[in-house]
Amino acid sequence: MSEIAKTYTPKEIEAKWQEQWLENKAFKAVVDPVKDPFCIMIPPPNVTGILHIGHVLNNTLQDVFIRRARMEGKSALWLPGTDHAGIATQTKVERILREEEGKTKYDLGREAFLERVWAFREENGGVILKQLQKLGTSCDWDRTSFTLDPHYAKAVLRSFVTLYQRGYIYRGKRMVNWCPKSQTALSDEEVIMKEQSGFFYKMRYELVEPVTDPDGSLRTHLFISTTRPETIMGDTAVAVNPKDERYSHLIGKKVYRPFPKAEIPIIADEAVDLEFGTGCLKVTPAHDRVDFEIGQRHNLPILDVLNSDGTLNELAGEEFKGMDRFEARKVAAAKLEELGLLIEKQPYTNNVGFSERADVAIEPRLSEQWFLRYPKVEAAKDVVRQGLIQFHPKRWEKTYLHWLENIQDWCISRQLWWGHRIPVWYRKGIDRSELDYANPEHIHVSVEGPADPENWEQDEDVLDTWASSNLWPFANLGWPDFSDEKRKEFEYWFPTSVLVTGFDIIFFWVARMIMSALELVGDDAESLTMDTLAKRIPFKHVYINNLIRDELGRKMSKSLGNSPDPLDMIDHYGADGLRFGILSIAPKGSDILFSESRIEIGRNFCNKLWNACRFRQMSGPIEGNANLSKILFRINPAQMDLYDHWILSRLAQTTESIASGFAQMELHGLTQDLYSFFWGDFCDWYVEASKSKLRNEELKGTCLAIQDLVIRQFLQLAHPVIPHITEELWNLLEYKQEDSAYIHDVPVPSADELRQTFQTQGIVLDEQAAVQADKIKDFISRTRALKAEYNLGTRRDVTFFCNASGSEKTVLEASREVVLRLLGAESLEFVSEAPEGAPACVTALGTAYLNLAGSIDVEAEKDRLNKELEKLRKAIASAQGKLSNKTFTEKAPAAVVEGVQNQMNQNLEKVAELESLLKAL
RNA sequence: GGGCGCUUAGCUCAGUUGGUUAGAGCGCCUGCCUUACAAGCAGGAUGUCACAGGUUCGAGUCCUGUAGCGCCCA
Repeated sequence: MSEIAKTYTPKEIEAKWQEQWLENKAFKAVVDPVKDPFCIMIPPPNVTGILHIGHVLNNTLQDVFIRRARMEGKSALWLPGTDHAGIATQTKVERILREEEGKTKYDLGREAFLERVWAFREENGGVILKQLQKLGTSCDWDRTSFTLDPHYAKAVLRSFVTLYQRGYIYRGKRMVNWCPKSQTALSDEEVIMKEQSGFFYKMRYELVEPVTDPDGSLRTHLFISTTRPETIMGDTAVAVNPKDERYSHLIGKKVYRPFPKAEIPIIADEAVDLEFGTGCLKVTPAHDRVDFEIGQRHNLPILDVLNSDGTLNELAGEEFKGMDRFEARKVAAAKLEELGLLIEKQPYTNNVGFSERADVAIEPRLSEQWFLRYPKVEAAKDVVRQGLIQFHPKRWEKTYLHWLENIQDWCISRQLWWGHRIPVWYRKGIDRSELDYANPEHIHVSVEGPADPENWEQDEDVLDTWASSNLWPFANLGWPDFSDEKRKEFEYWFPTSVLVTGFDIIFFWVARMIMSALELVGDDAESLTMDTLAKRIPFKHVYINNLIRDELGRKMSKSLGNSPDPLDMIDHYGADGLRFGILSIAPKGSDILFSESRIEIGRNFCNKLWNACRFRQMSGPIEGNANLSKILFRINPAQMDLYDHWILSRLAQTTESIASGFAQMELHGLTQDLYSFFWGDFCDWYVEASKSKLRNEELKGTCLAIQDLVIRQFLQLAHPVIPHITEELWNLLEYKQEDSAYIHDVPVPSADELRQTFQTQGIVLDEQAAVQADKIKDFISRTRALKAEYNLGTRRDVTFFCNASGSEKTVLEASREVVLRLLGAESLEFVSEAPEGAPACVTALGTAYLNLAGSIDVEAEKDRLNKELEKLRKAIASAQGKLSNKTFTEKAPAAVVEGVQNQMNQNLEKVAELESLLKAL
């Protein structure tokens, strides 16, 4: 037996176990028909990303689920992997290229550039997974997946081809979100709205021919407001609302666009908001979604004045050509002023779409792209409505369903190089604008590519990263080309058990995985029965974890510098401490306001656990711990006292509470259950109460066996949260069984199993004894408080008198030694008369008096007693109110009425006692 | 504009289907290095459960409205 060190040093312990787990492939998942399957697919982090605090929470939760599942006897697979993260990774490599070599990707060309990205990935790709290992995550690392792995890439192409063949994918020219920095289209979900302060410019557009207004005055111009004067050059009309009486006589007339000067029509369109600005809208079909639609309705010309990089082109006029859009905004405004057309410039705040990855304002841009009409939308709603897939907390189902109600086609092509290149080939020699998409002579779509590649050109674009990651749950289990072995695994672990992720990607990822799984897993079918759907869903539960913000409620971000490095935190608190800490502050509902000090609870708890086990080791030899029955065999039921019954019944309750938390997928109570049981019940009361028994050679064996039993069960319950320290203590206290390598190989007994096993050893939990133990706790707490009140908290030589009689006296007598020790008294004497002038407290086991005759502070004592009285009288008044109410006694359940009555009687007794104490003063 | 939430101790949060005197951690105050643990021990103070109605014998909990805050979508 090696000695438990005085200081708990997580660093060494954690490194040691992580190494062993890895080396021995401790988390290798195997198909085992005897066991229930349990499977989690990791939400793949960016391949070149680094670990942040959000990952810590997300992966701790997954690890807790997966480790618990193993200890519930399931065959658990946690499959790790990374995502190629198209834009993010490509942008990163481009930046390095620019900074280090002053080159662009075009200087290198597509192939050479991609080689660079692969090289970058080789060098940096494993980092985040290595970091995850430092957290103690129990993934099956041999199955590590990457979205550009050959098998995975094939799955992605197959999915494209299948969806194309089934008519869900089409080519279209549409307004898309254009990122001028990355120079690619983005989906709506990749655009985040940000509040921007800018200006609202009010300007004058001259009428080509003045008109007479209804009031008889001559009108020469219109006032128009805009936040984007740099798009004036793309205006092809001015629109007013047809219901707007101010302008109805102008419809059909013309105004001059100020520059480049041109006549444009005044049109009427419902889309114009009468209330907004002047009620006149300049229409720039090429640069605004609403304007584009207006343009379509009125056959307006589309004048695209922007280049793909966000600079203006020659259509904007010579003076603007090549100018950046934001510079052009200023110049255009200045020019308006010069021309005497600028009326007003007001500060203005509006929402502008930003590229999520590149963080620049996006441009609505007309562009030809590939779009996906989502398949199985209705089925995707049904599987959630019918409970085949459950969200936790449940309210996120509403968010999910709401999005599906308002779903728009998805732009899936990206003008990037890093990613899955779209498996579409165009016949050489045919102009792209002349292509007939229905003609196989013009266009070829397949996984393998055309048989005569020399006659074809492949589409230059790649797929949106999410269009590949939405296959994650089934592509990682062998879809679409199953080997025999993969087929077996797929049938065993699919649908996966739970997906743990953030609410911010319910649209990006969760919904898309559900739709694609329903469409692609299995044969094509228009409608599916619930039974079939149940086999196609990608996961049964979606556990939504919270977003982590800083103490001030701000998002964690690099630029704010408010994002702590998890590896530093592991250094300071240990991985177990960090895991416990972060779980304990993860609330049920909203975001987490993170501060490092809140993690301390985890480290402190581990330290407490460590020291309690150390104390156990110091208390006596460790022998016969190698399994539950051996421990039970060491217990002599006849020697069990109140505390033994109490702690074992608390152990069973805690076991039950934790199990039900897992069953309901509610983990917010988990750390609290662990904490309050081990620290509050076991350490503070049971171990303290044991100390006197441990001196008694006769009683010691049973007492230590019960400690061993409690610690063993506790280590198993806590292991999913704090795996390293529990594994270490499991070994140090010699709980390791011969037939198992690790603590996680030994199933954790349920509360019922515990009770049954107890019974086979003749141990029947006495709940009455547990109640008595609670009364003794009350007696000790109150007498301690009384001592502290008189500044005797640290004295251990005081004498107490107590008026207990009958069964109360018996209980105290039986526990005398423990009571004296715990309250720090030299003696406890039973009296029938109240000692004169002694301060007293009323406890669950009679009134206790502190032997302090003569030195009592009468006023302070009165205050104290009165305060207690006040509280009790209030409770009594409320109880009396209830009991005198006939409808209450008639309608409320008998147990409730009885409870109120009992409580009141007890309180009345206490009041009488307190009153007589006061009188005696 | 549409939707989803939140409001409980100084701070961060629990509070299961309505039921006995509303809890925890941190922070604060007092006293302790009591031979497992100062990352600790003992004790203490602090709440009109946002506000107003309603349902009910009974509301922190259910319903309606109001106010404030947050998020998502347009």
